[in-house]
Amino acid sequence: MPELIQPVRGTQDYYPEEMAVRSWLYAKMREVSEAFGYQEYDGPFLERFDLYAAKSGAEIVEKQSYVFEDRGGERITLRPELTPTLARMVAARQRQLNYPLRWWSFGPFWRYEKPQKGRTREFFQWNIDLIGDDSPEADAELATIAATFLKNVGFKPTETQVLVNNRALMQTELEALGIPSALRSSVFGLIDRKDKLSSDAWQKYGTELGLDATQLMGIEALVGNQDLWKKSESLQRFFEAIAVQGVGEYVHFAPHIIRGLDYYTGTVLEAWDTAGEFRSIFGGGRYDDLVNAVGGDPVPAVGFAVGNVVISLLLEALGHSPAINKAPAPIYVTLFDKHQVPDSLQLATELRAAGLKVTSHLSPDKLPKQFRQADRVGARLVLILGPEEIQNKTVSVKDLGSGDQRVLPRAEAAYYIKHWLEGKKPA
RNA sequence: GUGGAUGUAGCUCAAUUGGCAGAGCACCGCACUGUGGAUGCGGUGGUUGCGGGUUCAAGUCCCGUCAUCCACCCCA
Repeated sequence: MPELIQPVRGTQDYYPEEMAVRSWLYAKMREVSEAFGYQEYDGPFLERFDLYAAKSGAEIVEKQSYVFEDRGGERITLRPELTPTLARMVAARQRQLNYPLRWWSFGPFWRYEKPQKGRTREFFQWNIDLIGDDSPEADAELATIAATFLKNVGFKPTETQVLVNNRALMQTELEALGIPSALRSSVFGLIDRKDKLSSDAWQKYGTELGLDATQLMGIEALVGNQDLWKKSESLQRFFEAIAVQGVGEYVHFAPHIIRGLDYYTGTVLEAWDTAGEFRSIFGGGRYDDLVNAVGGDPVPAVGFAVGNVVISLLLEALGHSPAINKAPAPIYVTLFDKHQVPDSLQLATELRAAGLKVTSHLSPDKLPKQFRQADRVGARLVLILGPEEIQNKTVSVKDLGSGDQRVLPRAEAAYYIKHWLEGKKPA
């Protein structure tokens, strides 16, 4: 036997059980997106390297992207995120589009990282964006969508939360502390690490950035101030809109949320499991300068992205995994012996023509084996077409759940079986 | 990219100071030639991740390599 070829590191095989979860998530994403009037779109999986240069986080572009040269000598990148593509698409048709745009997408992305729990090199993301509206209500709509999604997949407010902050507010506060704007990006990094570093290490890091003790104390006070949002008119309106839309339990202000990507300009949001045992479930925010950065006129935009990996792990850990539909077909047609092949296939065909989902057993195995197979694939009704039934123009039907068995006239079998599946047993 | 842990049957795991590679589950068969799940009995299944070294003898010790996991980094 030849050696088994290993899958590419960091990729995931989706066996039917895993695929069922992915499809279920996709369906939930579609449901929530459409409930808020968003349209599905997609971009190419390959983009020019230049699209990401200086627009995404430096780490993502320089270290984590799959970059290669194609046969024509172009530097091509497997997309590590969707937002630059979205900005490019908007910029390309800027005058033809009706704003605000409400767009969503679900597809694969690639990042060359060290695989760990909740982090793969190939993963799927739901992206949803509202483009052309700079109001706090637009930010709140995205946060509401995020909260609705968490709710719809089964998470309770005690299990997962959407945490929100505003970079503009933080920037104003940092300026009030006398922190120069040149340090803004690195100070955001410092805030991001507040929970991750020990107090001493954090102080030391801050000092190295050039901050004095008063400024560090000021930042600490900021990050600990749960009422800070009240200073921002934008966040006041944001939380008002959140409350009205009934998702206040899920959405909370969190001054330490700042996000790593450079292109965020205002509201930023992340979702976490409240126990803090997993990576962030999703992240996003307002990026008003990005369309301009890829060559379009300035357009305000806000959006977020959800990866499929962490949320799948979390669903499983909290017992919210969807019941997977093992049986694509509730009807199982056995094959009595090789002489009945044409009759059995015809029976299955008739039932399918009547709109039923039917699996045909194709090899003349012993009936016990066929029943076991039917049971394993999760069929509800097993049909037997043997010499007796053919003689009498009937078909025997057994309900695997209850054990009931009836003999039905062949001509009306589809009619009775439909009713049987709906819970009404034939007399 | 840095540091650490672990790789034994399809799965979960055993195997004393180096001394015949095992169990449960799963799978297959029989009891039961027109009826699944339950029970009993039997059976298949392994180059111990891969490569090298030490040794009379390696799953066990040493080196390398690959993979997985964990903590950093970053992030979905």
